[in-house]
Amino acid sequence: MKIEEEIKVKSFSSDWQRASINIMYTGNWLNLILEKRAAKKQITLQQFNVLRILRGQLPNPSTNNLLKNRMITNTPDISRLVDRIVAKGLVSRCKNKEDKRAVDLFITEKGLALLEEIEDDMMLNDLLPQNLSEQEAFQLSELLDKFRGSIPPEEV
Amino acid sequence: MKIEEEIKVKSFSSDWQRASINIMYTGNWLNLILEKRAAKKQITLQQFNVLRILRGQLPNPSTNNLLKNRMITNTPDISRLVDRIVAKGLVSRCKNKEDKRAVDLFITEKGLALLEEIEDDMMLNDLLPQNLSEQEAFQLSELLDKFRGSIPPEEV
DNA sequence: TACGTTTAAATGTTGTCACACTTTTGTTTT
DNA sequence: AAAACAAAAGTGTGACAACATTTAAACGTA
Repeated sequence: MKIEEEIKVKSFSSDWQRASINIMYTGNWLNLILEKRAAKKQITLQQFNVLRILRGQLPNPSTNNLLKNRMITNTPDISRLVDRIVAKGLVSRCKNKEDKRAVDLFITEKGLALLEEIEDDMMLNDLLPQNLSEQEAFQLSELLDKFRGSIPPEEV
Repeated sequence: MKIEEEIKVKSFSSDWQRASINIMYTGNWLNLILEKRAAKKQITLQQFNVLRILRGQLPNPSTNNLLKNRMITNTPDISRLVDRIVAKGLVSRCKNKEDKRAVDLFITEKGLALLEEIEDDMMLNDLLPQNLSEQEAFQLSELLDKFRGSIPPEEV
């Protein structure tokens, strides 16, 4: 379904406008689906993303700071986000020996098991290949990289 | 800058994965920029979007419901969102004569003036054409439409 | 060494979001 | 016309987000 129909707009002032709106709309569309799938296991999408990052770092620990740099969406409140997954027993937290300011984070067995269970569903492999060829997906990603250009988001 | 560098990922499990992550990342990137620009005039991006929709409906009124259907991002709490712009004097609200359930919304003179002031900045005309040709922007939008396919987000 | 600066994380506060539920009005069915 | 249903908006609540500030540790440098 075209973006014009989705949000009932007759026309856009330019193709750049159309693309911008479409990126935000589609990002939100993706978010809705993924939040819904994550909710089946009583976690949020952000919590899922944190778990994936933690697993990706194994056997090394991660820190709040590392998480911040790798999150897809900006998360200034990473401390309390981690609080919540620690409370669920999916992550363990202990002080770093070398840098006493930092905190080492590890995904627990429980966290790993949950990832295993949910991951297939979160990949959207049941959806995406229906709509887009892998070639087109590649091209889409290239265009998005180009869309952002080289401007760091803080400076705009 | 490639998405791999932005979030420090070595590789993705597929091009669909890469594209999905990139859409969310770029959506967030856009959001950050637009929120920042809207904040210069003490409004949020959602409030700006509401004002644009209201103006687009002129000379007709809008309703909460109409807004909900046209917002780029899901907004279940549209009532209170409108409360806030009404409180700022940017929108006026009065009961619909025909359907007593509905509420008619109009953008005020103050709202129109604010749109005028801020709109150029919000278009990102200073940014986007540097990075992407209009042709590419067109293509990007087409790919995003295709990415979502025909599945309504509630059913996924 | 001592000082100022930077960095990592935590916290306090305020506002907003998400979800479910309620109220009121309109529409449909029998 | 009455009952059942659907739709529009509003509300109560708890979780979460954003922003600024704070605390503690590390670093850099004179």
